[in-house]
Parts: sequence; C-alpha cells; structure tokens
Amino acid sequence: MTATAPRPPEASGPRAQTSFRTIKTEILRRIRDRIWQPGELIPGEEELAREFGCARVTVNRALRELAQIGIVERKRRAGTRIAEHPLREARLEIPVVRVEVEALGAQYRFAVLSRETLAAPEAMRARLDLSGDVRMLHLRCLHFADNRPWQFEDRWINLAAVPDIEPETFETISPNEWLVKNAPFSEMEIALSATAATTEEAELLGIAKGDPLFVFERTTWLLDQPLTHVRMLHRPDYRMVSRF
Amino acid sequence: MTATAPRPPEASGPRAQTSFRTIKTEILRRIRDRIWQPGELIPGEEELAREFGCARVTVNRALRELAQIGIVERKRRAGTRIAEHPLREARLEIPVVRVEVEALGAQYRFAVLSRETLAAPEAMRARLDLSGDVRMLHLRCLHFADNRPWQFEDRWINLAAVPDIEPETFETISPNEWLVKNAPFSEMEIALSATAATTEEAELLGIAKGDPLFVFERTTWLLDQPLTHVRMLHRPDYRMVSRF
DNA sequence: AATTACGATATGTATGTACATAATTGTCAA
DNA sequence: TTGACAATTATGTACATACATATCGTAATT
Repeated sequence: MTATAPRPPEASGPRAQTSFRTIKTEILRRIRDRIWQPGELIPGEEELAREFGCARVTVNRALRELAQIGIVERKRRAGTRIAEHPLREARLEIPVVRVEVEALGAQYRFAVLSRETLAAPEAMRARLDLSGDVRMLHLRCLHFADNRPWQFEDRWINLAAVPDIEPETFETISPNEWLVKNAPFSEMEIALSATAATTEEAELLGIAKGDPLFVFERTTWLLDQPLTHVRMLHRPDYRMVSRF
Repeated sequence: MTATAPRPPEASGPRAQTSFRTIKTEILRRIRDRIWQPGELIPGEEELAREFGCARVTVNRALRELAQIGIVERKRRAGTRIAEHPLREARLEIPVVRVEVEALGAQYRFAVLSRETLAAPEAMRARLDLSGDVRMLHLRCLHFADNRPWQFEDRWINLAAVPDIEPETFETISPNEWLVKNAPFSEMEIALSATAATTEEAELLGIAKGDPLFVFERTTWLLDQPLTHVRMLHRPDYRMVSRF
C-alpha cells in the first residue's frame, strides 16, 4: 500500500490540483475585496485546507510565501492575520554595469581614464575608517552603451585588502567585474543621491555642466576590512528600476 | 505500514533532522569558499539529498529559497547553477516620511498643497495599465523637517481600488501613512533617478530652478489592480542610505 | 496575587510518494 | 542539413503523515 491514496479521477481536464498559487491569489483577492481586513485573524491552515479541498501543506506554502512578502503575519499558536502595516522593504538589485547595459540590448564598452596608486587621501581614509598609511588604487572609468556614455565610475580600492588587483591591467575585464569575481564582501553601504555635473563630468558624459546626475555610491567591506569605495554617476535620463 | 519509515534513533540530542536551513547554509558556505564557482552547475537535488541524507523535497526547498534571493539559478532539466553575477541586492526600507524625518531628530510637518478628484489622465492610465474611465485622487503634498522643505510628493490614487480614501481629509494623517495602514499591496515598482527642478518645484523646495533633484517613484498593485503611483522629489542634499 | 507548570493548539518542517512540466538531447525522416 | 517529434531528465508541486516547536490559556503551586 502506498502512502498517497490514488487521486480520484477528475471528470475532465488534465488535473484539478489545488495549486498554492491559486490559494495565494484567492487570499489576496479577499484582502483586496475587504473580506479580510488588515489586522484581522484569518482561519487556520487546517480549516482553509478543508475549504480549498487540499492538503494543509499546500495552504502552508501559500501563507508562508505571503508572509515572506509581508502581506500576512504568522505566529505559532496565535494563527495568521492580515498585516496591519505592510511595512515593506524594497529589494534593489545591484547589477554589474555590463550586464545592465547588455540587458538593454546595447553594446557594452568601457575605458579606463586614469589609474594611479597612491596613499589614501584624508577624505577617503575618513570614509573608510582607515588610519595610517594605506596604499590605494584609484581608478576612473567610463562605461558606454552603444558608444554613448552611460556611467562614470570613480573607484578607490584598498590594496591591503585586495592585493591581487594591483597587477591587473583591466584590458578585457572592468574593475567592477574583477572585484565581483575576486573580492567577496560581507558588508556594503549604498547611498543614492542627485548632484549637478561639474564641467569635467559633463564633458565625459556628454551633457551640459550643471545637469542633474544620478549618483550611486557603494562601499564594501570584508568583515571589518574596507575593500573599495565607488561613486558612479549616471546621465539624467538614467532610471534605476526594480519591480517585485 | 505507514508512509514514513520510523527514523533511526539518533544516539543523542533531540533530533538530527536535516533542516533545509542547514542545507542553505552549507551551500552558501561552499559558494563563499569558492568550492562552487559562479556559473558552475551544482549536483542535482537527488544527489544532494543523498549527500545530506535527507529527502529530495528538503533540498528542493533550500534551493528554491536560494533561487528566490538570486544566489542560484534553476531551470528544469538543465539543473541548478551558482548565479554568475551574485547581484547583491540592497534592501531599501520603504520609509514613511514622518518616521524618516523624526529619525533625524527633526520635527515633522506636512501640508496638502492640492487635492482633486478627476478622471485619470492618459499618461497615468498608461503608466498604471488602466483602461477606460478611471477616477483618481490627485494629491500634492509638501513634507517638512523642522519647517524646512524636505520632500515634495505628487501622488495619484486609483479610487476604484481604494474607495475608502475618498472622504479622508488628511488633516492629521498623511496620505502616505493612510495608505500604508489601509491599503496592502502585493506588487511594487520603484524607480530612482535625478532630474532638474522646475520653477515650481524649486520654489516649493526652496532651491533654485534647475537644481538637481533626487526622484523616488513608486507604484503599487494589489493583484493586478493598480493602487497608487507616487513621485517624491528631494532636495539635492538628500541622500538615501542603506547599509547591511 | 504572583508564579510556575502544563496541556492545547496553530504553525513549522521532514519524509516518501506520485505525477506535472519544461527543456534538452537523441532519433528519424524529409 | 534541417525540422519534427519522442525520449529523457531535472526541477516543480501536490499529498498524507508524523512529529517539532512556539505560545497562549489555564490550572496548580507558591
């Protein structure tokens, strides 16, 4: 005797399984239609399973996924309730520039504008919590999409933390990708803002001085050791989009 | 005979179940330690289940959740591989303006600049995938931190989806907070960009025309029904920061 | 009255099994 | 060579079941 009883042969169609997706949608519908209000306790898994004619595990998965995106809140013994404050966090994907450009169907190219090894300037030491003499690699790159300037990247790399990068010439691989592949990090800080283009920045990006630029800064650490700080400037028509 | 064979009595401890969490952690460890490189195909669920001494479903759950956060990529028949570009994702908390301002120790205040109910203009219909006659509530608000303009909010609300908001006067609660409390959503799209202040925007925010503005747009849906679209403009000195 | 212990209960998760589905690979014919 | 189609295979998901675990209410104890 097998564990699962043979499913009753459905009259027609390939199957009449109750998908956890169906349940998710139905629950969302009930929320939308105010059948279940925010804060309200909804029936238990067992009861819902009976109602939907499926196994409890299936209801469980539906509810678990709804809890994951903050629609409902669950507690053992206490049951499941519609979230009162669906306070949610947006997940912002941080793509590799090349991938981002290629995803648009454009051709990607980058150029290293300058490269120098030097002692960390005071501002960078402060930003990265570095003290004493620290050698850093300073890179300035321009990224193109179909030969149109796409992003200007100003990057500082802590050579003590990433020594392998010093001999790299970046002829085939960009610093961005080199680091993604070779320098895992455990912590990251990002800052988003807007600024006005300086004369130099405007020239590089092919826009006018004073035009608004979208600024994306990122600093990464491995444990407590700072790895790199990068400031990326985008043309005013750039939009960073994320949907979920 | 029951479906599940009695578990072999573990020598000690409460249980030696193979948790999907254990598997997730172990897989992450193997990625971190470069045992499995980005792009690499990892063993199938069956084999991993054998290795970890657990059911395939358990491995499935671990891998499914890792796929959800972008660590691995899965395709039927093709197997599971480590994501090539571990797109680290930044988690941006969706702040309620008031909370954001108060977190800085500043006093929060807001003003509704205008409020009108009207048929959705073409641009908004297009953006929200709405068709036909749709009544919308259009609100323009200014948020202050210590009486200094902090954010200009331009919001469109789909009244068909959120009818309860129509009588609300927003004298004590901002549209932002009202919606957070009363209108759960299941999908969201956010877009970040930079733009130049128009004359009116500059005046409202107390800056000069053409100054760069940080733009945060958000659209939310419940199921397929659009709820609201909001465009938030910030002064050039604003920085949206997230660390993790 | 306050504290503790305990039982009831809802969710959490592991397992074996069965079948669904997508995608690749191989096969054969045009 | 190519195109159509079938076989193969890894993942996807449903189900019955069993047990784990957190937590709430209540009863027993201090």
